[in-house]
Amino acid sequence: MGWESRLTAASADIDLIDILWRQDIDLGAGREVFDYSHRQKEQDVDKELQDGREREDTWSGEGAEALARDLLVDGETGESFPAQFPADVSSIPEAVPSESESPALQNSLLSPLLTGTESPFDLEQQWQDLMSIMEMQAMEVNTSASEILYNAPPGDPLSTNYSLAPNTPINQNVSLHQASLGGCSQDFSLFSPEVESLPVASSSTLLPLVPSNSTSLNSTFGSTNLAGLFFPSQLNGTANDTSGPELPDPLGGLLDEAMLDEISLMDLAIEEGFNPVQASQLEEEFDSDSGLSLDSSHSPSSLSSSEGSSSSSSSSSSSSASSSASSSFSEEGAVGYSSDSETLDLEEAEGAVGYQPEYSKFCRMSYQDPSQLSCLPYLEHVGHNHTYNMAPSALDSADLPPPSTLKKGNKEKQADFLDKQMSRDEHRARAMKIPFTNDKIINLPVEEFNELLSKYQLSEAQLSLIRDIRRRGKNKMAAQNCRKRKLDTILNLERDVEDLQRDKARLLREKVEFLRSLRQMKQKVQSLYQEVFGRLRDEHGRPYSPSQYALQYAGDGSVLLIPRTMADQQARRQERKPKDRRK
DNA sequence: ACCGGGTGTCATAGA
DNA sequence: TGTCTATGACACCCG
Repeated sequence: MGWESRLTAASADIDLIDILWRQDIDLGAGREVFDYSHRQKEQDVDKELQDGREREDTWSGEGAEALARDLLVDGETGESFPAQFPADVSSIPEAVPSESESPALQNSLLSPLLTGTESPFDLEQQWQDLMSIMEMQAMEVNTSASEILYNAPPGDPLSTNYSLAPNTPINQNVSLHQASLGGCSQDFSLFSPEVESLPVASSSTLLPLVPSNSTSLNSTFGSTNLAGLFFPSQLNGTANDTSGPELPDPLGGLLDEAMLDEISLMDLAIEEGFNPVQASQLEEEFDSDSGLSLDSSHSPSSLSSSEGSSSSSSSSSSSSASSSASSSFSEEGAVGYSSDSETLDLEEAEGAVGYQPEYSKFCRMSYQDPSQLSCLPYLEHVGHNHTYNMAPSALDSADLPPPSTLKKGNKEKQADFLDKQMSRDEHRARAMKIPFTNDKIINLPVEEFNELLSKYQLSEAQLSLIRDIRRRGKNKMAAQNCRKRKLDTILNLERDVEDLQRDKARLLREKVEFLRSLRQMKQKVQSLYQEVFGRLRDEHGRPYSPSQYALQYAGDGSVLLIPRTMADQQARRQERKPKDRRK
């Protein structure tokens, strides 16, 4: 519904309007342009003018003056954009513990090792905790080893926590405190000299399975290198007997699959640009590991759920050559935009989104300055001609000046040119003999505007036109700003998507790193477990059967030898807890 | 002839 | 209440 058919016919200056209308007919404008209240006649007028009125198509731009004015007005063209690249991975090293751990983790709390749902980070921390606990307990042994060995206090958690084994073959509460280290003490200097020096006869007493101190630990293994610590060169024969391949892995819970149940390497395939083959290879690498099994069953679901939003719709094929990665990044709802160099770079760098804004979206021109359009070759077509109401005569005279016009003087040519540059409202204002510029009409503050109006004796039609010009002019700029904002919003959202995708890819990379270190740690823990277990001896000097006993890690960091049935029960209990929490 | 994008304009809501 | 601004909707133009 245009303004042409909207207005009622009630105006005072009929004559003036008619005159101006006739003038404007030459310009292609209907009567309504002169009086808002007369626009209802537009339909009739249109019928009358149908034959003669043509759309002018040569308004290649607004008035030069207006252009210059607009150029000054718009200060937003140089807007800033959010940073293209998110914080580098190196910027968050604290959150990414590697194998060479930060010292801050060394003294973190110890939690039971046999918990089922630790995050990789927790596991790493637990390992550090284990080491620190060993050192702490070693110091404790140095001072009160004899007390612990011979006079376990009634409240000792180590002796009470696991006193529920009445049927144990060994005679009392089975813990490592009660286990004899027997003949393994010579070459197993992990433990304190005091412990080593204990006679075998004391095997029935509590025996903390802890190193004497960090010094001895370090001296034993030569360095603090964890790899060296957890890959002892060789176990003695006895130890090998009991820690053979058939030894059950009580640390299975340590690396419980639940710990990894949210890990899907297919995420990587999607986010990192890994192709599916690479992803499956990596997944196999983890799955084939001795205990670290990625729950591959989660991969499909992960694909269909969490990743589906960002990868399922790859119909909008990216122009990038980054193959599956880029196509996986293609976002629905962001299709249909042609390639642009700016996004292309991003895309190549990160396998980024397929959403490529059209060139026009990168047009940072001032919406108040259409002249800038002509400065940008690729925006030439934007400079539309919207002089719908210009009369064909005006058009003709502008576009194809008759021979007589060519003979006009420069002044006339200039006048024609300026005439062409004038907007519709400017033509109307001129026709109505408005005594000030449209620029003033539109941009003056209200007070000054009213002041200006009061200075002149203006007819009702003139005042109406002036108000319309002001309203249209302001709304025109508002519409331009609105469209600009809309494009900016789209661009910002697009960049946000790219940033989030980069973040996601980075987090997945870190996840893989965690998995790698987790696997290594599990191997180390397993080796250590087997070594320790293999060196344990009962009161008769015989190794414990791995099918009947297992090492249990207490909450306070101590290590206990308990019957396997009890260990299994506890393991089940540990598994249940997280599930209950989820409910 | 049709389509997509740009632009001007109007109506309207909200500040 | 009047003014200004933002925005959806529409019409028109252009390529």
